[in-house]
Amino acid sequence: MTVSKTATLDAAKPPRPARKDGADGAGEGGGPLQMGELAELLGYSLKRAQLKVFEDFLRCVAPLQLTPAQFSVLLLLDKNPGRNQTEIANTLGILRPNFVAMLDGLESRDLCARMRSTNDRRSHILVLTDKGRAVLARAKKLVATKHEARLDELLGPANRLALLEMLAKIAREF
Amino acid sequence: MTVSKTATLDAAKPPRPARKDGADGAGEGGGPLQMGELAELLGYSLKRAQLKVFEDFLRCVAPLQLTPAQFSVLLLLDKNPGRNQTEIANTLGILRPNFVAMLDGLESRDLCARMRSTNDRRSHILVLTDKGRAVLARAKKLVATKHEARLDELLGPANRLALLEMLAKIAREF
DNA sequence: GATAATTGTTATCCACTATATCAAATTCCG
DNA sequence: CGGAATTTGATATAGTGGATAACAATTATC
Repeated sequence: MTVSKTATLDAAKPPRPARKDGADGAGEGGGPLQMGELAELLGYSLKRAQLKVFEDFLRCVAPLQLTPAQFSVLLLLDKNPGRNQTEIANTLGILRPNFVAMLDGLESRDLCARMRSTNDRRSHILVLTDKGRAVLARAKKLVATKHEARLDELLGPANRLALLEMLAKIAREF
Repeated sequence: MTVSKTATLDAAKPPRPARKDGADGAGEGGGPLQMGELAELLGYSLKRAQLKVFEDFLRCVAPLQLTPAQFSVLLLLDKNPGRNQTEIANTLGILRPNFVAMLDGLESRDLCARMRSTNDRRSHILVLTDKGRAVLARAKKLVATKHEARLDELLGPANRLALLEMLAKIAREF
């Protein structure tokens, strides 16, 4: 059913440049579409902006192979030593079942470790490894000098701070 | 293996109130965790705020059973009649394959319809049905009077506008 | 008229999210 | 003390969103 008929031939065929129409992204009806009330919908711009920011984060921190979620875990572990999985996961809004695989990934890369607590032998105390601290330090530098710096450049420091505070307020009180 | 042993008994057991410790969400180490640099990470607050806003959107528009994505499609169809699937999907950042099932859902609820174009018999011209227009009108009212109004109340109209413009700028230029 | 591109579609695949359930360990409370 | 309930980490599983490859029908290109 999934017989690759063209796949073996595609490499031998240099595709054509583009289409005749020089205008990009437009159909028969005319130019770009009207966004209408979408432009005033906060949630819409919020979502599009979030995707862009995460995309840039991944680019900037690509040499360390860290996702935003992984970076946030390393940050929390560094600032909150001696906590268990439930506490870290809850703080980040990650469900405990989903946090297991995430920790497996970080632990398999020797960025953090689970240690059985002596007080409560159910829980795992999470700690950063030396490598984890080193990676975190490098990641922080990349984020600050490339990622956040680019946002500063786009918005200006004052606006960036105002934006941050409003977003934090929404996340906290909405 | 997945024999439900406790499920049949759970209903008969009224669970206890809570735990002994009155302080909520804290572990052995102390109170709430330190957020550290996370508080200054724009992407982090952006993501948390986006989740909150979408959550509230779903609540406000729940009687109409519309997701933010579905609402955005209805809005675009209303403002841009005579466009095909590729144009609508591209404008919303939805990949064409994923847009098919989405349209199936809207069409099965008689909110929109696909019409074969006479010019190009490959493409489907998308149109809102009467019911689709009615639902959209009610949705717009709910969004304005409940959802956006609540954001206005939290931030103030001026701040809300400033926030919107910064997010739009990020989505556009970042 | 042959070749390439476009449109809608299907089939997958991956990441993320959500719920139910479990065993081990701990707490609660009579 | 001792049984019932809770907590913790874990597994399985399902749902959703996003992404790529491939395909048939149609249209554009040269």
